[in-house]
Formats: sequence, C-alpha cells, structure tokens
Amino acid sequence: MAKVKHPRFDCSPGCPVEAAVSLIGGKWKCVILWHLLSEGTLRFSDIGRRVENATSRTLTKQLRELEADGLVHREVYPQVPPKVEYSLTEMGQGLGPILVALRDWGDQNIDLFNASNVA
Amino acid sequence: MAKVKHPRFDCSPGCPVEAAVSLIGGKWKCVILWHLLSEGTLRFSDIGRRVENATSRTLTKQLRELEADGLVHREVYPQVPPKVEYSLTEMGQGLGPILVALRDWGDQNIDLFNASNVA
DNA sequence: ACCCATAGTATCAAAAAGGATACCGCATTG
DNA sequence: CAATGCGGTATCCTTTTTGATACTATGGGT
Repeated sequence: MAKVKHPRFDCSPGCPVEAAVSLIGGKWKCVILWHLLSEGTLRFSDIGRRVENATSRTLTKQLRELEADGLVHREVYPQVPPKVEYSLTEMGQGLGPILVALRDWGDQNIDLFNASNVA
Repeated sequence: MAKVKHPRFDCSPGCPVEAAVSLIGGKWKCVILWHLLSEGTLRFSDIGRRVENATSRTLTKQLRELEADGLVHREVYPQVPPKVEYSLTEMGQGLGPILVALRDWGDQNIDLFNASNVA
C-alpha cells in the first residue's frame, strides 16, 4: 500500500530513518497525524478547522499523500453534500511513539527557540 | 542559540512537534545526525563519504543549518589544509530517542515499502 | 614542478513544495 | 429565492530546496 517514491529517499539506500521522515515531512502532515491520533476519525472540514492557515488545496495534497503512503484511510460516503472521513491506518497508528518523541524533545527545547527567536 | 525561522513553522503556533520536524526535515539531516550520534565527532570529508549523493554545497548548507539550529557544533582548526570537525551539541544528543523511534518504525514497515515500490 | 586532498564558495539551473484565487454541483437553511 | 456548507479541482504563481558544475588557496607527497 505504501509508496516511497518521494524524491527525498536516496540516502543510504533503504535507510529506515529517512524513509520515515520522508513520510511525515510535509508542512502540515504532523499536525494532521497528531489530530487523527488524538481525536480519531475526522472529516475533511474538521481537519481544515484544526489546521488554519492551510488552504484546502494544500490540505488535500497532504492528505492524499498520507493516504498514498498508507498512513491514513480515506472513506468517501456517496452523499450530497459530500462526506469524507479520514482516519489512521494501523501503520499510521504506529507513528504514535515518533510523534510523542518529537513533542517531548520540542517541549524541552522550545524555550530556547523562543529565547533566541525574538526578531 | 537555536533559530526556528524556517518557513515550516506556523501550524498551531508554537507546536513542539512541528518545531522538531522543521529542524530534522532537511534531506540529509537525519543521516548526518545519525552518523554523528553513532560515531561521534566527524570531519567534513568524513561526513561527505558517508553521505554519498550529496554535493559538498548541499552538505555545507545542511550542516550550517544544523549548526544555526544549535544541534551540531562546528570546530574550525586554523590549519592548512583546512580541518573542520562536527559534533553533536547537548541539544543534538537529545534527538537520539527521536531517531531511534524513526528507525524502529521504518524497520517495521520498510518491507511494505519495498513490496509496493517495485516500479 | 605536478597532483591530490581539504573545506568549502559562486553561479546557474531545475525541481519540488506551498499558496492565492476562483470555481464546481448539490442540498439544506433561512 | 439566495446564501451557505461540503469536499474538493484547476490554474497560476512564488518560494524553497536541491543539484550540477566549476573554482579557490594552500601545503604535503612524489
């Protein structure tokens, strides 16, 4: 199910670390994944509301890539008005520890960012 | 010491997860960090040899960003021929758990990548 | 005298990512 | 009847990132 044809994937061939970052590296992907992880299934517009500052085009692209990479599941209900639900696949759920590790590190060091990020 | 003025940093303002990925998101940064973590101090050319496929210009940029972000330390020896050593700062060492989490996840799922990545 | 290694830089070009804006059909709501 | 929400698409543009290539100074080895 997963495609890793993103360009950013030719370090040490088959390097699992780069493989992983290449999947979560999009500008909004982590935020999306985080919300899906903590809130479960969400509709497109729900995600949009949680990810202010992202246009719907951008959001769509990020979600489609996540889907193509096998991290999220996209369920389309053939209704009008349309309804599309996004949720994490099993593989996507597995990202939990990574996101937690990222958050922990960020929390510990974000004061340094703010301190030197005054400009 | 750390600057987070990278563009990719305006999700939920101050989101620690995005802050972290924005620092390790460069194409070669994880590989560099990984080598510095497992091998300790390395010279520029040492890194270059471990990161085949990256031009020296690209390598320089990645390293300088890592330095500006406070993750690696750059020690210049005023010699000829030049000698420059790179090592992880304390903050950089703290990335260990993240890299391990990424690698673990990648290892568990990389077979899926290969399976569907035949093209 | 010649060549190589070191740690880059400079310039140009290409590609990839992301954003702005406008638009769609259709049903519900007012 | 008009406006709104839904889940996008289409088109264009700008920014960001990465790569290719050539070049630098110097000192040591042969």
